[in-house]
Amino acid sequence: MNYWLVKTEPESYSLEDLERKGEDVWDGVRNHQARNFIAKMNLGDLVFVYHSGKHKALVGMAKVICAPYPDPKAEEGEKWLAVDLRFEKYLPKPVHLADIKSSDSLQDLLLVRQSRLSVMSVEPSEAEVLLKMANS
DNA sequence: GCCAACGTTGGC
DNA sequence: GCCAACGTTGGC
Repeated sequence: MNYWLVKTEPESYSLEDLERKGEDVWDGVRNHQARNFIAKMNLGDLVFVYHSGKHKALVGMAKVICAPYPDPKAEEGEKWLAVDLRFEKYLPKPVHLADIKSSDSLQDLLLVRQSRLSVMSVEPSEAEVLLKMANS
């Protein structure tokens, strides 16, 4: 099982929206690096959901519920990918970007290293730290 | 509002 | 193939 992290601007699509729908397609990713991460997603993988913009915090978890497939919104001939995610839960406590940045064990997290990336992998050790922060 | 980090486009 | 110009994302 792998961990991932997806970003969303809560004003346009929030974790609450995903909760309301139960499950939804995660599409519209138009970055090659992010696309390559989507390609590696597997059924049952867990996904941290991050609210960018004013919030700047991890707020919950979702689960990958299908294999990656061609983004239905992609232009003809463009090979972008989408997956379906199911709402899992809200984190007991949001994990704020500032706290992530000040944690020694999270300096390699792609969220910190590559601020513009919208879909990324999370190492198991990093996931463990994040979940610990969310529960403490 | 500014800026850093990227990505893309187009001229050469 | 290089690079300047420009656009976008997202933190500060």
